[in-house]
Amino acid sequence: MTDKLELNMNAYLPLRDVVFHTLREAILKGELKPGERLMELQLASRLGVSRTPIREAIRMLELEGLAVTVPRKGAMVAKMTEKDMEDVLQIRKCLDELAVSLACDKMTQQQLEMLNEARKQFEESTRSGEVKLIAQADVEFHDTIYSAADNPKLMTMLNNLREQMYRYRVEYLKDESAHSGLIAEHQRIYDGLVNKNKEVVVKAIGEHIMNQEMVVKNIIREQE
Amino acid sequence: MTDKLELNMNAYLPLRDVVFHTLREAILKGELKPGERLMELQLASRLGVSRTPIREAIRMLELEGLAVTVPRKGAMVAKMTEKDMEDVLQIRKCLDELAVSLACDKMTQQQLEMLNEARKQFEESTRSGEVKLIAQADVEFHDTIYSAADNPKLMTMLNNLREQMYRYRVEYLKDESAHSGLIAEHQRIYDGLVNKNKEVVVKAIGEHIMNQEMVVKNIIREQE
DNA sequence: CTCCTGTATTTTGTATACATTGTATGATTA
DNA sequence: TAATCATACAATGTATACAAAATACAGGAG
Repeated sequence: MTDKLELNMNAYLPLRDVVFHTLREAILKGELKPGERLMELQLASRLGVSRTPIREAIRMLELEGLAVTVPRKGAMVAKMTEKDMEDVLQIRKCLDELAVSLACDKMTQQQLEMLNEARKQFEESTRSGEVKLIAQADVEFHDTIYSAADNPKLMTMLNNLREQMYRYRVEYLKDESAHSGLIAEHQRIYDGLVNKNKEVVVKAIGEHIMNQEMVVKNIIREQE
Repeated sequence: MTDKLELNMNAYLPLRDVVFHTLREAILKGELKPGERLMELQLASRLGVSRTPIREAIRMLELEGLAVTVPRKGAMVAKMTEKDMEDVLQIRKCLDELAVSLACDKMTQQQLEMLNEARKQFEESTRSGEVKLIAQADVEFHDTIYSAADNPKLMTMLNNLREQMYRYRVEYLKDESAHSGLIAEHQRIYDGLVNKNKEVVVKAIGEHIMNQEMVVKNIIREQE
């Protein structure tokens, strides 16, 4: 592991939060790999803080499912098996269907416009080829739907579930041949929401998730 | 608040975990009330430990949704509005339906027997009238279904969701007139699982949750 | 050579001291 | 009297010191 970690000290937040965000980013980007140990003293010296905020950040990562700790042995970056991924996606499919179904009832004209913007933005981003940008645009698209569902708890949970597969999804988005499929799926979801056709949107989002499952599971299988 | 908190020091666990469980219990039982401040020094002296494990336990409660902290102001027991409860139950209904549907496919003969035991146990417990016992039997019944679903992540999430309304559900279970309805619902769910009739079980569990919603929302409304 | 054991080292667990920020109180002034 | 500022106090944020457990490793017994 190269010494890439660095804190953004400008944020006016308790160090535990800064450390938490830093470590989370590092895990999601793959700088900290699954199974890698998270040693307090080492992290503390690398980040230039004491052990206290590190420990509290680890507690937070733990409950997000990104770290696993064994008492008196320490923490490590959570590993994810194919089965784990199946489990997560099963839940995500179910909750994403709920979210889109709620959004179908509640979405305002303004939110629909935002969604269309996000959709176009995503399409554009794929032309740039920058994975970071594509991922961001995708998050934007789904977040718009989530916030229209008007259930903050649901939004939090979905973001957390999405986060857990983010490490693998980055690989997925690198594959340019998948882009046109994603664009079409977004289009179908958007159209369904415009027409307030619940059946269509639920089906569309379900397939959207299941397609991801295929690809991400392949990536995991290759890694092992 | 009376000084009821006490640690179970026998458990061979880091203090943060003992403190976490203690505080969680206290919140769920209503000994620590929604909105009540969680002051580190005070809790530390009451529980006879230092601030460090208290702080880590609070971080854990926070991510379970049982506590809310504002930087530099401290933590308090999370409040729950009627809307929050609706949101939680919406999610729970969805995930419970998923769980029962999975269980329908995967449940073994042995698990069905365990479920029947739990069902009978619940019926018996209502005759005892002890709320604690009834709640325990109900948890047992649903946990059996959850574990049959064979998705640990789903089980964790459902337990967490159930936990969040536990404070209010205890009140619910005190109402003896509700017992016969619950028993009948459990019976329907059990029968549906025996016959592997997915449609029936999904419908039954959905109604089971929605009935709870009615009652629990009333309880919250009265409290305000 | 293998296995066990004792010791050194590393790492986590816990307590405590100090720093910083938030809050209440009361004096001062318009 | 009301508003504002200074100050004291209380709570959280952070660092560090010490304790206890886990781990690694070397040396000796079988």
